[in-house]
Amino acid sequence: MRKKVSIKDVADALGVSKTLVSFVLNNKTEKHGINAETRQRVLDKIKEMNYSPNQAARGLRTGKSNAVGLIIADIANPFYSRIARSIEDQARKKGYQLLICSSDEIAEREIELIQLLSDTGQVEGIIISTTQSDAKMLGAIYKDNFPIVLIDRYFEESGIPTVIVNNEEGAYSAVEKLITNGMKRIGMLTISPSFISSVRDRVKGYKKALKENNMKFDKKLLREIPFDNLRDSVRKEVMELLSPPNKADAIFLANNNLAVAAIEVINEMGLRIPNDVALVSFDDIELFQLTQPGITAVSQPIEQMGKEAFYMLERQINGEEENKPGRVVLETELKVRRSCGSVMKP
Amino acid sequence: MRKKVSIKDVADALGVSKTLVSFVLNNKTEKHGINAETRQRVLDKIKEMNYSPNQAARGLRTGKSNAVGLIIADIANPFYSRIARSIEDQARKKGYQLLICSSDEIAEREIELIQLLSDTGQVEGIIISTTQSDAKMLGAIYKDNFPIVLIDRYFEESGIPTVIVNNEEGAYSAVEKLITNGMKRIGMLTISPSFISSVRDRVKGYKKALKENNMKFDKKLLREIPFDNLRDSVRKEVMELLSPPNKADAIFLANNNLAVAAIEVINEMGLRIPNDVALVSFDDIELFQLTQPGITAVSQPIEQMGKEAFYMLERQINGEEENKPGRVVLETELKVRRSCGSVMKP
DNA sequence: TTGAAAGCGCTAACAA
DNA sequence: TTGTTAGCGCTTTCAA
Repeated sequence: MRKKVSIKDVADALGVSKTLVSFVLNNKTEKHGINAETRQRVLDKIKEMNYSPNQAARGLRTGKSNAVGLIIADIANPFYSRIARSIEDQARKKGYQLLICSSDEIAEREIELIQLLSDTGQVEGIIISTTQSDAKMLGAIYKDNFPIVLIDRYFEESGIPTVIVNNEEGAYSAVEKLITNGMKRIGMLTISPSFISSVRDRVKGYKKALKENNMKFDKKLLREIPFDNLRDSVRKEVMELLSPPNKADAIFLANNNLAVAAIEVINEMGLRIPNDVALVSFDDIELFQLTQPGITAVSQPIEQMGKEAFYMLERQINGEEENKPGRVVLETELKVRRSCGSVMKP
Repeated sequence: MRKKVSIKDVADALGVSKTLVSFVLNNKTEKHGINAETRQRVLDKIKEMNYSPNQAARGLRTGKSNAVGLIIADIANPFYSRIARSIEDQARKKGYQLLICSSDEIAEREIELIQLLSDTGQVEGIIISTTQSDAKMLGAIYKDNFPIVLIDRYFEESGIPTVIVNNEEGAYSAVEKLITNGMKRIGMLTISPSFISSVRDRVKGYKKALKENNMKFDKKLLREIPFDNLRDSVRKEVMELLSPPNKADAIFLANNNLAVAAIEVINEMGLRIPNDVALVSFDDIELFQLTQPGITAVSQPIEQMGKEAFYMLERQINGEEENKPGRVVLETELKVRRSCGSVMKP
């Protein structure tokens, strides 16, 4: 194998002790009153010998891995990959590595991943968009003082620090837009499992918008799509929604995956958006500004979510508990494009 | 902090030695002729005490981190996030963690990342879509026996194991399609820095297609877009390409980023695809089947690229050098959609 | 102002 | 068939 210069090699080459080199390495020279000149000699030698400290050894000794974990459904999903990028930037800035793991929304796999990361000491904390149905597991780990931050999805009473957006409000604004634009039968595609808080809140917002506009909620217009058979299921449900007796004139999609699949079906059916069916989706992915017509979508402040989440995690790692971060709720923004029809519609 | 049960705790609880527990942990019981019954007792206790081995300690002792690195331009780019997902799956299957780092195509940052990962022993090998202009740096590391696999981009003479697609052929087929469909003035948007092999080969394919169809190469029709100012630059160049005196009737885009930006401009200009301008892009992202019209694109076998790359890395890590993998070139597939016009065009 | 030495948790050679 | 022990590379207490 390759390079193997250790702290001892540097110390020997210099005729000093490992301690001294270590002090220099960790900026502890001031504290110990080391000569600036000595310090420089060490620094030079380190560079000359191209030494860098072994992470495993350092981690073993200090109990810190300088890494944090991110567990999401799928790194190939643009929503999560953008979240990941944002967290990666924050983490690197603070000298942390990021370990990204995809759970595919499988609860047991997620548990395995959490244990893999936490029990082995591979990471000092985890940011997770969880697919657990309740707070039991994560709550226990958190109580046990392992740093955790929930992102995108939360549990009501867990006390685990959380970053989410105002999903209900976002959904509400989306559906209200459709109503304003004259839509009368607004369907919604949501995703199961239905205990996922973000999705649940989007359904709430949908219902609230209907109610406040004196439109009665027709449960035949609300369809739940299983995560693991998304495409086929969307095809079936969209077709049903658009045909008699349902005859929806608009559909609100609970996330980008659903929207992508729905657009596909609608295209295939030869229907026009928004004339035959108006569309609004949650998650504003790049695609939505490029389709013709553009897709109206609820945009989430992804950058900021990642930033807040990492900050919350960092506080826990550093034991700054007094100033407890609690739950951060960020606002969404409705990006209006042509897919939602227009007020001019007859 | 939390849980701290070590191998010693398990051994003490059982009244056996750490060695025994370690053997069980590492499936070395057979080799040492440990009683099946003893083995089971240890296993039970491990589960009971909820013990899992500390990675840092294990890593320090064995010199293996059980992690590999992936360095790409940007994890938020769908092409790379899909590659990452594919590699993640392979890695996990083999018990490896994946550390993903984004370089933003900045050569110096890439070097820092490589050193960060390799010098500190954080990873046992690196898969990289490099932005280096030459093989110097990576070649040296590889020669030094640090496992490296190049993905998507290669160096001619470096000898570093590589997974790429046949970019020239892919580009050739794309441009030829445009020619078959009657396009006369085919522009191309490519990306700088131009030493990136994949992009360079796509330009080659473009030129080859023109040549073989007796169309002369007009260098005014080939535009180079800087990575760091992509959007504005694409706007400018597309506009120029489509206006007199260039009057391109088709554009070949060297990657998905360029295509996305180009479509945006074309939409804004109020032009229709393919009537006013036909389009073909490299990289088949989901978006391209959803736009109206769909965008014809050169599809890369992303799954397979990830698989091959990890396999190559694994062989190096395991020191299986004799059976040297060399360079794997995978074939692309042209996904024909409406954006490239049709043979029926006058 | 610097150094000696212990020990983090684990594996593996060697002993028994 | 199981145990003793050394030591991976580092940080840090204590001593000088």
